[in-house]
Amino acid sequence: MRFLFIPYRTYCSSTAICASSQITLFARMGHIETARHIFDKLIDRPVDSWNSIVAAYFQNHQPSEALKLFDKMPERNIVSWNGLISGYINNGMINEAENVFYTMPERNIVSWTSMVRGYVKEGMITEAERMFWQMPGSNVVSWTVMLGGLVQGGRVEDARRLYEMMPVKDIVARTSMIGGLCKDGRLSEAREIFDEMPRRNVISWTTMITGYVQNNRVDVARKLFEVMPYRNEVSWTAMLMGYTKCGRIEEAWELYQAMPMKSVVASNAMIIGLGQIGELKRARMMFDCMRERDDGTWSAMIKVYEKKGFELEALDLFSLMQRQRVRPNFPCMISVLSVCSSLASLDHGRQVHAQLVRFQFDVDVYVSSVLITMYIKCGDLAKAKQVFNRVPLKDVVIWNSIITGYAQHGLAEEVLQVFHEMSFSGIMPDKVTFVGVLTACSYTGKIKEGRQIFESMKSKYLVEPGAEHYACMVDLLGRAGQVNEAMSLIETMLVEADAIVWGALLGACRIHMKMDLAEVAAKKLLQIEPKNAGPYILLSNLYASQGRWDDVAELRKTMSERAVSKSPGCSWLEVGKKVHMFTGGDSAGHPEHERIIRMLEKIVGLLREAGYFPDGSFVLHDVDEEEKVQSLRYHSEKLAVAYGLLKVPDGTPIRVMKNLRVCGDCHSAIKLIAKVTGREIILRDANRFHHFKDGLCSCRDYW
DNA sequence: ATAGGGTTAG
Repeated sequence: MRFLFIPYRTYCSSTAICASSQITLFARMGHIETARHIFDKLIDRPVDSWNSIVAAYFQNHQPSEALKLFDKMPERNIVSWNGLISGYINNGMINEAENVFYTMPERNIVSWTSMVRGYVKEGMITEAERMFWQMPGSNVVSWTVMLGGLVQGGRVEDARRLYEMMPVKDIVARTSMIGGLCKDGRLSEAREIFDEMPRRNVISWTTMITGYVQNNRVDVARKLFEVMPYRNEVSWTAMLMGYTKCGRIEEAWELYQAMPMKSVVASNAMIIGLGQIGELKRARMMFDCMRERDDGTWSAMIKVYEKKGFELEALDLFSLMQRQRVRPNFPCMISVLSVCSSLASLDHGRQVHAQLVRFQFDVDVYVSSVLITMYIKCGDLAKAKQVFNRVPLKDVVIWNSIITGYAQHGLAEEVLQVFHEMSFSGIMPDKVTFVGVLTACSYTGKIKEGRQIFESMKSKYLVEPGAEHYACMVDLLGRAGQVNEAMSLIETMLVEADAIVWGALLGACRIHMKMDLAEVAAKKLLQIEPKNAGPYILLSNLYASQGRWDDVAELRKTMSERAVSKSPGCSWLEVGKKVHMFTGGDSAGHPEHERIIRMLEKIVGLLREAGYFPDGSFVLHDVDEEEKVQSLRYHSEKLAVAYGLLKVPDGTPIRVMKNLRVCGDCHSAIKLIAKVTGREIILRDANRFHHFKDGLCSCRDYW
């Protein structure tokens, strides 16, 4: 700030050169006002100072202000015009740059090279090539820009050819080529260029190190890191990320401790690395200790919470972010949306959606598919369809999002209709599409359609059916009572049957009381997934129902030997942007515990009048014994529904989520609750959605 | 005063 006190009025034209560099300096620090102040105070304004101030505004991403000043310039040289081009390019305005290029009075090599660079930056490599070959002259820089473009466009072979043609190859060109070859896995070729380089700098060393890291040769990278003559922030960070990338977090941590200057990028990578190995506390500690954070820091921490299933923490951090007025970036939005999906937090989801629209992220295909999934998981199908309809160019992922979504809700007619629309629009369905379509068929008992589609997969769409498709078919046949046919289908499978296939068979046996096949399926499941409690409990209940108590005892013994434990059931719902969670069959932890219990008792009374009695006889469902003994009205889903009845305004559906499959008693109770209260209740369990209305459920009592 | 290479986040 001392610069402010320099008496500007004393500048003569020779010191005005000094003024230009000061303008540039302040602009680079982000002090555009100071830069402008210096400029305004100048008595004599040579063309250089005009060029500086225009560049300063471009650098601060104020192109319109820059243009205003450009228009006021008393005289312009070629540098002014080139500055305008590069200013536009750095602000992503390639069309404006193009316009200037074709209308400027004269062009030199810098103008041409800038244009090539501009096209490369926008990913328009063909345009860049056209421009490059039209250029009247060329030098190392222009060759190198073109080389970089080809590398960036993934055309490494073409880059290599261009590289060989180059009359002069300087350090930058060689480094660029090394990076390209490494990206393509051609390590030895890259290393050859590296070894032959007449001179090397930090960047060439770092590029080579990153190359080894990308190709999973961290230890070689480390050797290079040890012998390089000089290291900077970036080289330390690159090495550190080499370790985090392959999960060697403790080594990364050691390196981080040894870093002379800890960059934000390195800290962010460290947060992600710690998150990967489940060290959430340490990750958060890093986050809290950082003096300086960028948007990547926030998205890294939120992503860690999201990936590790700490949804509430993720949302907390997101709201902290907004309180501190940090603009959420793209990856951050995606993470928060996934959190909203798994929590089914419609209120938060809507908020993120609004921001996506505000920052114009919502036209992206990737974002749209995550958004669709989010609305589907929240049970808001209409909104999901709305987002779907707004996507201008629908790819297979977008179609799959909506198909899978409808399928999870058991809306077979809609699924089949969308499937036909998809085929009509010329998009080829893939594996995921067929899982969705077949699931829908099985949920609604459309045996004929399901069979037809399964057949057409191979013959018409050239998609080889995988285990997941067989699982759908087994489910489809099993539900219809054709359990033996389902078993024969499994026997004809070319791929190996996985847990999902056997699980589907077991589910069918449970409903249709097919003891012999149930035992086969359950035993297969125990082999594939020895830690999964579901099949043990099912099998044990099956034995019990036949009075085979020795087998029950034997099974319980293996269970405790293998340390199998059932994950505790929990349900949650969102009220007023807050997620309320109910676990362990008790609401004691909840501040409104008393009211919830009173509500439940009132409901149970009403249900009794309607002819309902708690039913503990769901032996064939995977409900644990202990859980059965407990008073059934305390199951977490009932608590959540009761809370919903208290808090969710009339006319709005009550949306409850559960981490396990819904229990049979709760299912029939909730059906009746929906009837006697006249409310619509949407329950998402581990498998699918249940829409309760007027005493009926959309799953038709089969789940 | 205008053009080029290396590190993070779905």
